[in-house]
Amino acid sequence: MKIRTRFAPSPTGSMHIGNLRTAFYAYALAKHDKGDFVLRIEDTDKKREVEDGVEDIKDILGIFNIKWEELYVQSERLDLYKIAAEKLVNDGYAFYCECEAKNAKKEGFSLELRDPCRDKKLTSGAIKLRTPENEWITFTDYVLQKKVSWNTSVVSDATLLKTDGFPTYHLAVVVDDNDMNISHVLRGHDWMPSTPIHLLVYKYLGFKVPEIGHLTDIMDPEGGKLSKRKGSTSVRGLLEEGYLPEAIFNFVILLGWAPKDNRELYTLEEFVEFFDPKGFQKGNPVFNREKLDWFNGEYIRNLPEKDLNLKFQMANAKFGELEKEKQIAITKLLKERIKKISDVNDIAKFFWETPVVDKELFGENYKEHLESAIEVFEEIKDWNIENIGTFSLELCERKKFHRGDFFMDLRVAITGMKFTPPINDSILILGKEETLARLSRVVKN
RNA sequence: GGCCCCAUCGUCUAACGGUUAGGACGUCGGGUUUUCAUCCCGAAAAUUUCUGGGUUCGAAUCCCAGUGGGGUCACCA
Repeated sequence: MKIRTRFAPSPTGSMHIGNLRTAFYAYALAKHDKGDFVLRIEDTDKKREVEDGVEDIKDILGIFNIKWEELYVQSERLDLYKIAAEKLVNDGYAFYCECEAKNAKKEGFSLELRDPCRDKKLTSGAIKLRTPENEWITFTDYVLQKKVSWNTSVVSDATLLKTDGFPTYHLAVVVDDNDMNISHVLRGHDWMPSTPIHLLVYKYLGFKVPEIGHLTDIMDPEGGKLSKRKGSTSVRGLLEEGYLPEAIFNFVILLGWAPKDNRELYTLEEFVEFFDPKGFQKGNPVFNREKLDWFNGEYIRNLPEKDLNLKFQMANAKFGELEKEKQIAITKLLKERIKKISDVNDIAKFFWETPVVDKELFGENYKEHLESAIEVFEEIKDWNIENIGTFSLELCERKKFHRGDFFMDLRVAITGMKFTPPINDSILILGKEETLARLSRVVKN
C-alpha cells in the first residue's frame, strides 16, 4: 500500500523549529517510498488563528523546498465532522453537553473525567465522547516501536464538536486522516496522552487505525521544552538571524533521527534517499546552537560566491550599495570566516563606515608604524595586492618593524578591530585614497 | 498528584548479548597564517553505558524496582 503522510499545522503563529522538523520527517517517510505528502491546515480554533498564518506556513515550506501533493483546509470541511459527530451520538458513543465550557486551568489539574451531561439525553450543545469504563486500549507506536496502553478509566469525555460547529483536534484528525487515506501519522510527543481518545473515535467510527508515531520534543539547553522565550526557535527568527535553510534543515533532522553510519551532511534529496524510520530516537534531544553554527559555516563555505553575495545584499543594504566588484571581493574574504549571514553586519562594517578607533587597541609604536605606512603607500602608483604587499614588507625590513605589530596597527587604524579579514586585501578594496585618509585621520588625532 | 514516554562523553549520537564503547559538534594542544577564520594533525572527555537488583558462561544491550528528565490532564492545537 502506498505511504501517505501529512503535515498538519495550525495557522496560530510563526512556525516553530519542532513543527518544521515534523514536516521533514513526514515528507521523507512518504517520499522515500514514492508516496504522497499532503498539507492540511488545521484552522479549527478561530480565536487563536493569526492573519496570514496559512501563507506563512506555505511560504516557509517553500523556502525548504517541501512540496505537497494535496492541500486541505479543515474549516472548509465542517460538514464532514458534524456528520461524524452526530453518527457517534446516534450510535451511543457520544452525547450532547450544555455545560459552560471549561477554561484552560490556570493552576492544578482537573480530576473530573466524566461529564455531568453524560446521561442527560440532551439534543443540542457540544458533542463529547462517551468514554467507556475500565477497558484497555492499546496501540503500537511507530516511532517508539513498542506497545502503549491505557485503561479507559483514566481517559476523559473529550469534546469532539464545539458549540460553534467546529470540531476539536480529537475529532478532526481522526475523520481527516481516515478520509485522506493517511497511512502514517507522525506528530509531537505532546499528543501521546490524547491518543487513547483518538483510538476510541477510530473504533466507534469503524475506521482503520493508521500507523501513529510520536516524535521526541526538542529541549532547551536550560531544561524544559524548547520555547520562544529562550532564544530564537521560530523558523523565521533563525532565517532572519542569518542561518541558511540548508543548514537549519540538516541540523534539525539530526535532532531526533540518526542513520546507522552517523553520516552528518544531508541535502533534502539525500535525506529522502537514506531515510529509515528505525533511525528515530526515543529520548528528547537538546537544541545545540554550536552545532547549528557549524552546519551553517559548512553550507556557507559551500555556497557559490554569487549566491553568497546575494545573501549579503539582502542582509545589509549598505553592502548592496557597494560597487559590484567590491561586493564580490568582500564576499570572498568573508566566506571562510563567518558563521551566519548576518555576521556581515559587523565584520565587514568598516568597508562602508569609517570606524571609531580605540587607541587602547594599538601597540606602543603605532604612530611610527602608521606614519611610515602613509609615506610608503603614497608612493604606490598601481594600487594592487602585489604592490601593497611588497611595499609593506619592504618597509618593515628597512625600519626593522616587527611585522605582526606593524600589520596589527595598520589593521586597527583601518578597521577599528583586531579580528578582521586579511588587511592587505581589505585596503585594496577600500582604495588608496580612503586608506590614506583613514591613516592620517588616526595619526592626527 | 493521576496517567504516559524516555535515560551511552558537556551536546547530537553509533555499537547481531561477546568492541580497547566508535563518530560528529564543542573544548584543549600543535602545524599553516601579518590578526581572525579556513584547512591539516593530535589529545582530553562516557569514574564502562543514571542507581540497585535479577536472567545469562557473558549485559550498554533482556526483565524488575528506584531515581532523574520530559509530556499531558481546555468547547487549544
